[in-house]
Amino acid sequence: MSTLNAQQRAAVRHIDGPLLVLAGAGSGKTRVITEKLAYLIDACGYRPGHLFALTFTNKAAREMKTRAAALLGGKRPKGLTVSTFHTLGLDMLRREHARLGYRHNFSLLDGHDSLALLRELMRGETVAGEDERARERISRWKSALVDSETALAQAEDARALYRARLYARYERALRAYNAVDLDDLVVRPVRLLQGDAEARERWQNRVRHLLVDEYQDTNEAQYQLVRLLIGVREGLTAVGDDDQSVYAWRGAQPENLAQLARDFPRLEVIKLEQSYRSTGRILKAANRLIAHNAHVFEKRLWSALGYGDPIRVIACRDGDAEAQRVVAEILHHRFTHRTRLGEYAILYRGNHQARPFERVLREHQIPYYLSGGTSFFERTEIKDVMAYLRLAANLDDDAAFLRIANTPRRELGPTTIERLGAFARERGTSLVSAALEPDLAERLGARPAGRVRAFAEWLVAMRDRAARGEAAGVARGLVESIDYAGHLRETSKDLDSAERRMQNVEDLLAWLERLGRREAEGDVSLEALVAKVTLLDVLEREQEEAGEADRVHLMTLHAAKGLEFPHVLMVGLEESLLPHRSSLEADDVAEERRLAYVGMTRARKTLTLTFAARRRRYGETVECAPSRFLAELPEEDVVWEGNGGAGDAERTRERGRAHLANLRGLLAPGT
DNA sequence: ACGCCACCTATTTTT
DNA sequence: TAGGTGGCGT
Repeated sequence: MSTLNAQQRAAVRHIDGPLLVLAGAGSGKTRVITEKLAYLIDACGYRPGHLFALTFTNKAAREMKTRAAALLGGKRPKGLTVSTFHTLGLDMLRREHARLGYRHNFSLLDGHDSLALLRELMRGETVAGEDERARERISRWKSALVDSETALAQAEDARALYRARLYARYERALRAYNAVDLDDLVVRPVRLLQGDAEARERWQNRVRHLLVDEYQDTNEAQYQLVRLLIGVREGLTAVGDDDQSVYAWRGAQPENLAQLARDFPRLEVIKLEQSYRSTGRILKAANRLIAHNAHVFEKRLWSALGYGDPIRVIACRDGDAEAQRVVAEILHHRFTHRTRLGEYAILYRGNHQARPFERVLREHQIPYYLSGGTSFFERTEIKDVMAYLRLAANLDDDAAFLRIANTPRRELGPTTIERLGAFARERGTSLVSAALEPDLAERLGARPAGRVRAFAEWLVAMRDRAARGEAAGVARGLVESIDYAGHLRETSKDLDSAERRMQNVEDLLAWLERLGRREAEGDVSLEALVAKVTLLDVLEREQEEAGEADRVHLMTLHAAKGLEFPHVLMVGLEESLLPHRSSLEADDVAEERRLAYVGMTRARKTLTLTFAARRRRYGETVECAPSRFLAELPEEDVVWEGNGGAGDAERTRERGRAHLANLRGLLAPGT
């Protein structure tokens, strides 16, 4: 506590009323939350079981848990809840499933599962790309607490009407499967607390103080959950930064920050403006940039770390030259400063921008870490095994059944499944139940019916074994009895990839076993494990390992949020890339500016910004104008450079300056 | 059931 | 341009 600054200390000590902490980039917000947890327990006598801290990522939750435990003398405080919104929602759902009309063994569908379900519902009528957009729309409806009836009533055009109808069917299907999706993990608890006074009172009595991290990223449902949990006690510490709100496109409502002041008249606001991360110059430039956005709360970051190096802006001929230059810069800087590769990050707007950098890094045999690849749980083999486990936990999980009915092949082709589906709809049962109906053969024919029944009976046996046995062991037995390894050997191109994929399955099983052992305090049922794993991403472990490894980091600006690097290279600072074209069309670049702000404030010591004069896009070469954000930086702190070498570079630089002068004119006040 | 071809799309994606 | 996907033919 003694090492906290005055504002941090005030935020920690403010305990008897709602508090909003406006925490700038690198201002020690995680410290405030963890110190406050410790303070509430040690100095104020709160029972750990009455304290809740919510984050958005498992990684943040883990870090917070570890740091809080360290402050409390190393022992993990018993009963303290530090989790993501979704994990808390899952816990609530597990305890309260009956009141919400779910059976105890409900399934949890991740984003891919719900997309697959929607595709199933849309079968035949699918317009290219509509499935994905419909899923996003439905997800945003749900996270805004708009139910399907309301969506239907509000639909203004044919497309909205179509999606609203799909939404209604989707919700019905989830109910029929006894399944919830990721949005439900927040929405259902909200509905419970809204509609059930007894449950509300019980939860509000448990939640004496609630701390919320990255508050600017909460959506409507999450905000309502927060309100319902804290009740009239109003024990809330919300920590956030409106300038780092970059998820509005996903339903996050940065206005939730300002909304707090309206909903809680007693609200206290504390600003953390001292950055312990970046140099003064980087903060000055970032402040200057973000000043171009409208603000409800004024905030000015400062630093005691010295003024630091100038910010470099490098004009490049094209995308390839940009990649080569950036890599050359890293190599040169590392050589002259004796740094590690892990200290450098290349940040960009869109994932596709990583390509040229990957290529050049590979050419130079420089190890790099690329964020944003296929996650562990998106791999086919993992999805397959997970589907089996979900089915063993919940035989009514039709989505899981459809996925693996014929994987490995057991002669249950589309026709058979189609007929089984029609039969199940008619009977109003799940697919597995339908498969066990006595008169199945009349509908499917004797042979297919026999095969379907045999599989269903095998599933029932698995379910019974899972209910009896220890979950992780059951999982291993299951994988062996379907000879999944054999299936992989048959379907993979070469033995090498078959082995790699089987290793992934092995990793999953080992992970389950470890999870099963760790959950000493109770629920080791298969459905509990499966749900936990759905929320968990093993990729996060890979990411952490990558963080340890000495590699150049490549990631999107979004993925970089919350991280920091000694040396940051932001690339592609061009109109229509950053700010992105769609934001220009919508005439709303504020979020893009925040994105640039997030990128800049990741840097501790040096910041380099690059742009290309032309770029290949969709097969043709297009001219690019430097980003307006470059024109918004303090001129005296920025050093402009060309691509080096040829006279062409000088022209590029001149053109860049001309563009910027032009932009400055356009952006000047009063125009 | 698998493989190939033609066609479509192209921003970000904590859970 | 390139990658992913849906449809169709073998």
